[in-house]
Amino acid sequence: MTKEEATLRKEQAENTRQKLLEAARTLFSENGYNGTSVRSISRQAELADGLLYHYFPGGKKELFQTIVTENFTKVRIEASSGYCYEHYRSTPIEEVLISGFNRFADIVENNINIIRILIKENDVYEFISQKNIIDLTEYQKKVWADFLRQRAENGEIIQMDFEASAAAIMSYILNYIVLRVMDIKPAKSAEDPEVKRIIKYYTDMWKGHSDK
Amino acid sequence: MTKEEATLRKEQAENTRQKLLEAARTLFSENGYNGTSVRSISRQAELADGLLYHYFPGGKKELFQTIVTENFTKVRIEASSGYCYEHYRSTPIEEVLISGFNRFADIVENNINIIRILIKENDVYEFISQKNIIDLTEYQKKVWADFLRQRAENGEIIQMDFEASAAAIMSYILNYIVLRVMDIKPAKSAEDPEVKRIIKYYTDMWKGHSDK
Amino acid sequence: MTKEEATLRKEQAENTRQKLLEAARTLFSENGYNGTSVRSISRQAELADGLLYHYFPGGKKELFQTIVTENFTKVRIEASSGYCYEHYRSTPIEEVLISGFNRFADIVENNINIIRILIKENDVYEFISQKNIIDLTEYQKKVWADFLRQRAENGEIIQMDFEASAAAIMSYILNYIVLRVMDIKPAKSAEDPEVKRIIKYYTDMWKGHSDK
Amino acid sequence: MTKEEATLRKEQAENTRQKLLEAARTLFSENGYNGTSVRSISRQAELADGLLYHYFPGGKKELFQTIVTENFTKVRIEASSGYCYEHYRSTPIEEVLISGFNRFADIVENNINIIRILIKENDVYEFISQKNIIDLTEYQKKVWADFLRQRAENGEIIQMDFEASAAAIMSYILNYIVLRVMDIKPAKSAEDPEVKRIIKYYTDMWKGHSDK
DNA sequence: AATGAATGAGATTTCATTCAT
DNA sequence: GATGAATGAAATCTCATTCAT
Repeated sequence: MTKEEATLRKEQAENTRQKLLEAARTLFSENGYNGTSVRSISRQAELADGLLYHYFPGGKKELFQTIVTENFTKVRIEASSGYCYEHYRSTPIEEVLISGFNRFADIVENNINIIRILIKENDVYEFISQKNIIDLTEYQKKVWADFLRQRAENGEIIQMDFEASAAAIMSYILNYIVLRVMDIKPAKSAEDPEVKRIIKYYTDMWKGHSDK
Repeated sequence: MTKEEATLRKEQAENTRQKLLEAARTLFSENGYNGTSVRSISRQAELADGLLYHYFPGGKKELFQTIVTENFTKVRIEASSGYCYEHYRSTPIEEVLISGFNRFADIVENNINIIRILIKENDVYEFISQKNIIDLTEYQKKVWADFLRQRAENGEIIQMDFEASAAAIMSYILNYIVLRVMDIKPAKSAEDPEVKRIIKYYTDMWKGHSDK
Repeated sequence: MTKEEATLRKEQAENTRQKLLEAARTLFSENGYNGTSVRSISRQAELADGLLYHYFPGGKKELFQTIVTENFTKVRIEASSGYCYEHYRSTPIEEVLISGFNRFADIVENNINIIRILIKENDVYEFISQKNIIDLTEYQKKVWADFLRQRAENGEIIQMDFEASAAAIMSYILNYIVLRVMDIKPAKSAEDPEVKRIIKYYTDMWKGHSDK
Repeated sequence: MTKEEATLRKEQAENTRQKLLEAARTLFSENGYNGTSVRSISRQAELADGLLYHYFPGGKKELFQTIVTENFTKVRIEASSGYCYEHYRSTPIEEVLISGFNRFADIVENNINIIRILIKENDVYEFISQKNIIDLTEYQKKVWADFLRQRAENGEIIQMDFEASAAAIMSYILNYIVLRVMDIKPAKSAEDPEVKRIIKYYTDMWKGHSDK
């Protein structure tokens, strides 16, 4: 076997593995872990039944674990990086909030399956600690608080309890996530009047427009 | 059979039915619908296997439906009644918020099982429409908005977007519910510094303390 | 349900359990533990597949364990009791040997399945210790040695190493058992010329007929 | 390909084949034919899964057959040759027995795996007839009987039923084999007091020490 | 010769449900 | 009303074997 052939085979194997992971992620998200049979995963991935155990010797559970840990890491990286408020120094606060919300909404839509799993499945805690999840939100809160503090120093908004403000923003975002996960509300962007209204509500307050 | 015997029987039957409902509610909440076997329910209720089908001829599904509909109605009633802001006309706004939060926290703790089921199980929508769930939160929002508007008329707080304020409050409460459901945070009361801080944050803003 | 009905049901249940045990014992003996599928057991017992797990929640393994422990106990009791050389004080030694061999041969034929399992399956040692098996043969040796010593005191045979004599007898019996288990030799009784010849060989020696 | 390369290849091929045979023999002996998976053999031999079918196109069964027939032949040759009582004409009978037992014990230890397979697996009879096994022991009996007859002619021991004597010796040896196979007794040599005692018991009798 | 991905039949086990008692 | 034995479909998982590379 030549070196290239070996590489090709490895690629195909990785491809098959990904097919299984993707099929499983979709089905776990739709029907839950216990509501998803391994046969349905194999059928969805258009693969033979036994192959799952070739790639995931621990079976359904290992497949689940792999999905949870790999995707959680991915979400954490997406959520924690690629954003620097420094780049937006001259942008009005409203617009930063809008682009921030849109960024979150995009991450949610791109990862809705794993987020649904994280929220709905008890067993995820066997693989990622609750602390990991808390840290993720606390980090976001801190970033928002720092941002607001900076703007207050610039005089754009008033002095206030920045941590509480950040918690308020995160509350709204988390709420949006949960309603998306429960399919109660459709995907929305910061263009939506409702979102705009909330952003305006907060920025008005922060600017001290007490006599709206 | 005498009349008393008949009454006794009926009581016993109702008792058995409740045992099943309670066992099932606990287990569905802990392990999900698909993660809960009919046998485990019978075991938990300390009843014979077949008895479930006597009380719920439709089997596991009917048992689930009964739990969902009966308990959702209960939660809806608890959440929508027994509270009238009129009684608190002379109470400072902070205290109303505190007692309002405590009331919600109590409802959550008393009904955590069914709330967890409502959030985590897709199948509940076969029995209660999403509209029912939305209405529940929209109603609460409206009550809060009305309350704030009233206080603004009294001059206690400034004029503002009351619906947005109510949405902010509800965001915080829903967030608390989700974190409870996910067992990420322990039960908390309005006595907690964190809750007090948030309440102070909002009321300060609403009072126009723009120079905090 | 009346008391009698309850008894009847219990009897039927016990009957079903025995059907499973018997079918499994036969099949384990014929094809080994790993060569016997649970489906084949259910089919042999003419019962539904799932029923095995009603009676033996631990599945195939528990069924095997039950067979091993219950039948080993039975064999041990059969082998260790019901025989008292005192009753044969006036019987010639040859005849005692003959009846002794026949008694063993009967026990072997009646329990050939479990004996085959004990010899062929490694896993039996998870359930009965090797010491139990050794004790069984050592006890038999002791009984034979005591018997021979008694006969020597009566002058029927000469003084000798009675333990070695007993070991020689047990060797012959164990050999017979192994050849039966391996289906190399058919069942035989002490009436067989070969057996008679061996018995005569030993008794002649023990009587000091050194000039045969 | 040069001639040397071809030779090297052949050697490697033979080496790989032997790895498979050895791994399989060990595993079949430990876990039985049905308890040994083809994968576990490949793992143990540190070879790729499919390779087994290159060397043994008939798969697991052919591998088993090869092990059984090749090794049985080896055992038969070892047991039947390399020993000539003529060489020991002047050796006391006790010492001949001792060296004879040791020789058997060595053969047993060197071939314990295949002996265990022969005794425990029914399927061996598809490849070697029971007659082959019987012949092996009958031949040994005959050798022992001839040896004893010779010694009787020399006057070292008395006249007796030499076939029965030989059967007694073989009984003891077969017993030892079975207890080894069942891992009930550790390997032992003729130096062990127990073995010496038995040998003394028989030789004493054969010498007509009737008044021991 | 060698690799290990792929296959699908079959093994063990679980489970909701039925029903005779 | 109550019991738990019985059923069989379906779920999870194992395994010998094939085959493209």
